[in-house]
Amino acid sequence: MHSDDQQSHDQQSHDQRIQDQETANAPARRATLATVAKLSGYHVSTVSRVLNGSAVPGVRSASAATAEHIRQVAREVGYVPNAQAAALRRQRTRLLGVVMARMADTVLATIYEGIERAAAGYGFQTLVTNSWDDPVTRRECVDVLLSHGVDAMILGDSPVDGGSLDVLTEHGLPFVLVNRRAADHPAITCDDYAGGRMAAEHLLELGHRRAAVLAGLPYASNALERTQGFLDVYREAGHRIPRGRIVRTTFDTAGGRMGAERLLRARSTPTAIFAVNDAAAIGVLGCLRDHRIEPGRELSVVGFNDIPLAAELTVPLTSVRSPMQTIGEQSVHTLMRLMGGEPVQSTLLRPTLVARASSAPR
Amino acid sequence: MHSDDQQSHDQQSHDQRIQDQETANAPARRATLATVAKLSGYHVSTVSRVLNGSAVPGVRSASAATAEHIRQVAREVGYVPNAQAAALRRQRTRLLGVVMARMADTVLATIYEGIERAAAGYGFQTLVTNSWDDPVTRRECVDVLLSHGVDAMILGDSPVDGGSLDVLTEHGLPFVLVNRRAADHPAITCDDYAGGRMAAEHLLELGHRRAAVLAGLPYASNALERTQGFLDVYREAGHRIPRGRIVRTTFDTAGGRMGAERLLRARSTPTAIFAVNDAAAIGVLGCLRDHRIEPGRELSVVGFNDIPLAAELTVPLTSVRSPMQTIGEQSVHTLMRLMGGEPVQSTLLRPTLVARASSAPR
DNA sequence: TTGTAGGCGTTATCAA
DNA sequence: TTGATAACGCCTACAA
Repeated sequence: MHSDDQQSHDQQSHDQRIQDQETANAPARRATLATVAKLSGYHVSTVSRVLNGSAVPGVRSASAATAEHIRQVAREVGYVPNAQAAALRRQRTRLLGVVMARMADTVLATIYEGIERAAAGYGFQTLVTNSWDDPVTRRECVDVLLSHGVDAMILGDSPVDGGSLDVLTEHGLPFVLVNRRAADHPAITCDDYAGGRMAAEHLLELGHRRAAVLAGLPYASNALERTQGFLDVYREAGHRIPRGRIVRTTFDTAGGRMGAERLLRARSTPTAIFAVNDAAAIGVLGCLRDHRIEPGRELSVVGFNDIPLAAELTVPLTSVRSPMQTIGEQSVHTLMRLMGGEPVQSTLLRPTLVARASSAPR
Repeated sequence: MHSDDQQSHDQQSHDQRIQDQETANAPARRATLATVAKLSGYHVSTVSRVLNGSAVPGVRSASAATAEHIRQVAREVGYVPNAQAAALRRQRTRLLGVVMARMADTVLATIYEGIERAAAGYGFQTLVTNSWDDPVTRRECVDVLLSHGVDAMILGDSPVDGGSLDVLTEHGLPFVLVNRRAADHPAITCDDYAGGRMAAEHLLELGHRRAAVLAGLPYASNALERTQGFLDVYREAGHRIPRGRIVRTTFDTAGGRMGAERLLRARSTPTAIFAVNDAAAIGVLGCLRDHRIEPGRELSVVGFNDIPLAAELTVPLTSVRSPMQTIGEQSVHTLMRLMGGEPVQSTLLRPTLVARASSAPR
C-alpha cells in the first residue's frame, strides 16, 4: 500500500522522549475508592455509595456534608471509577457491542452515529468491530465482544441466514439487528421493499420500460428486498426485467462502476439503472461519464439512502432516502426495552423518494 | 427528525416474544474457569494456564493430553474468557480508546478502519467515541474511555492547543494523535503543509493567479497547515491571497457549499478554489452547478484526501491524496512502541497530487 | 506439571 | 447514616 511513501521527522524534544519512556515504565496507578476513603476519613463503602452509588433520586444514603466532602477529595485526587471492577461485581458492563460490515461506508457510519448518540443517553458505551462482511471475521467479532462482556449487541451486517446469531441466543444475550434483517430476529431497518417499489414506480412514471438493477450482494436482506420491490413493480406493470439486467455488485463505488460496465457491454442496454445504494450509483455515474453518456438525459440513475453527497453532484442523484440516523437511534431504544424484559417488535422505517436530475423522462 | 415517519410491524411470533422475555429476565450466567475446572477435574489454575495462559511459545505448562482435555471441555460449555476480570487482575484491558470528531466523515472512518485493523493484529480492541469537535463532549469522551480502563488512546480530533491532553499526561496514559497535530505530542498525520503546497503549485502551473481557499476550521492543525502551505506558495510566487478569499468552513459538504456561495458573491471572484478536504470540495461543485459554472473549464477546484468518490464524479475531482488507512495503522504501531517504553517520533506521511478534470489551465 | 492462596477495585448485604 | 465483609472471575507467585 502506501507504507513506503512516508517520511519520519523527529518532532519531539529530548525531554519529551525521556518522559514518554518513564510514563511507559511506571504507569501511574489510578486513584481508587480506597485512596479517596483514606484521604477523606470515611469507609470505602460510604465513599462508594456517594461516588458510584445507584442513582435512585429520592434515596440518599449519606448526609449532604459527608457527600460533599467525599466528592471534593475525589475531585482532588482525580478519581475515575474503574469500570472493569464495577462490571465484574455488577455483572454488567454498560457496554454495547456493535458489529458493522465496514465503517468507511457512509451509510453504516451514519447509522453508527445514531447508535452512539442514543447509547450515550442511556449511559452506555459502544464497542465497535468491522466484520468486512466476512463470515469468519464476523464470528471473531462476536466472540471478542462477548469476551469483553458487552451487555447486548447491535448487528449491522447479518446475512439473511442469520450467520452467527445462534451463539447469541445460546448465551442469552439480547441483540437487535440494524440495516439488514434475518429470520424473525428483532430488526430495525428501512422498509427496503417499499423503497425498491418507489424507485421502480418513479422510473415507470418517467416512461422507462427497459430498466436494470445493480442488486448488491445476495446475502444482504436490504439489497434483496430493494431489488425485489423494484422487480415486482416492473413485473406488475408487465415489463418483466430479464436476469441479464440484474447484476450482483459490491456496495462501494468500484462495484457500481463494474456493474454498469457490464450492463453497457450487453447487446441491448437499459434506459434506466437502479442501484441499491448510493455509493454504487455514484460508481455508475463515473462509468457513464467515461462512456460519454449523460445521466438523466440519456440514461436515468436512481440510488438508495440519499447520502448528503447525492444532492451536490454535478448531476444530482435521484435517491430513495432512508432515515439512517433514526435507524441507529431506534435500535438502541429497542435494545433497552429488550434488556428491560419488555417484548419488542421489528420496526420498518419508511423511506421517501427524492427525485433529482439523474432521472428524467425517457 | 424522521422519528415520526415510521411504521411498526410485529414480525415476531408469539413464542419468539416470550423467549425474549425469558432471556431478559434470566440472563444466562456465562461459563467460567471454575465451571471448566469442575467438569474437567483439574484445578482452576491449571485450566487458566491452558486457556488464557501467557502465550510464551516455547513454554508449555500442561501436558499435551491435559491441555487437550481441558480445551475440549471449555469448547463444550462454550467458555468465553471474562475480559473484565482479566483486566482487573492484570491491570490492562487490551482496549484502545479512539476519539474521533465524527464517524460519518469518510476520512475519519477510513483512518479508523486502519486503526482497527492494526489493533486487531496486536490483540487489541477499540473503544470509539465521537466528540463532534466539541470541547465539552471531547472531555467527556476521554473520561469515559479512562473509566473503561483503556490501555492507551488514539485521538483524531485534537485542537491545535491540545485540548484535554493534559488529563492524559497526568494519568500517565500513552496516547498518539492522528490526523491533527498538537504541540509536540506524538502524532501521525499527512504532511499537510506539503500537501497544501502541492495544490498551490498545481494551480499556479495551470495559470491561476486569483485563487481562494476554503480553509476549514481554525482549530484543526491539518486545515491550518494545508491552508498555510497553499498561501505560502502563492505568496512566494508574488500572488498574495487576500483575506477575503480565505473562508472558514465546516468540513462537510454543507460547509463547502456555503463557503463557495460566499466567494461567488464577492466583487471579484477567484478562478480557482482549494478546499482543505474533499467533502467541502464536493459542496463547492454543487454550488458551481447551481450557478451554472462549469468546474475545470471556468473555475478550477482542488480538494484534499482523494476519497474514492472523487474519481467517479461527473467532473472528476483533482485532489491531494493522503494515505488515510496508513495513518491509522501507523498510529497503532507507534502506540505499541510507546507502550513498550520505546521512544517514538511523530510521523508525516507524504501526500501525492492526483490531477483530474476539475482543475484545468486558465 | 499441578495445587494453593491472595488480591485486583467495586458493590451488595448485613450489622451497628 | 455509616462500617464491616464477602464475592464477582481471573491471574500469578509460590509451594508441593
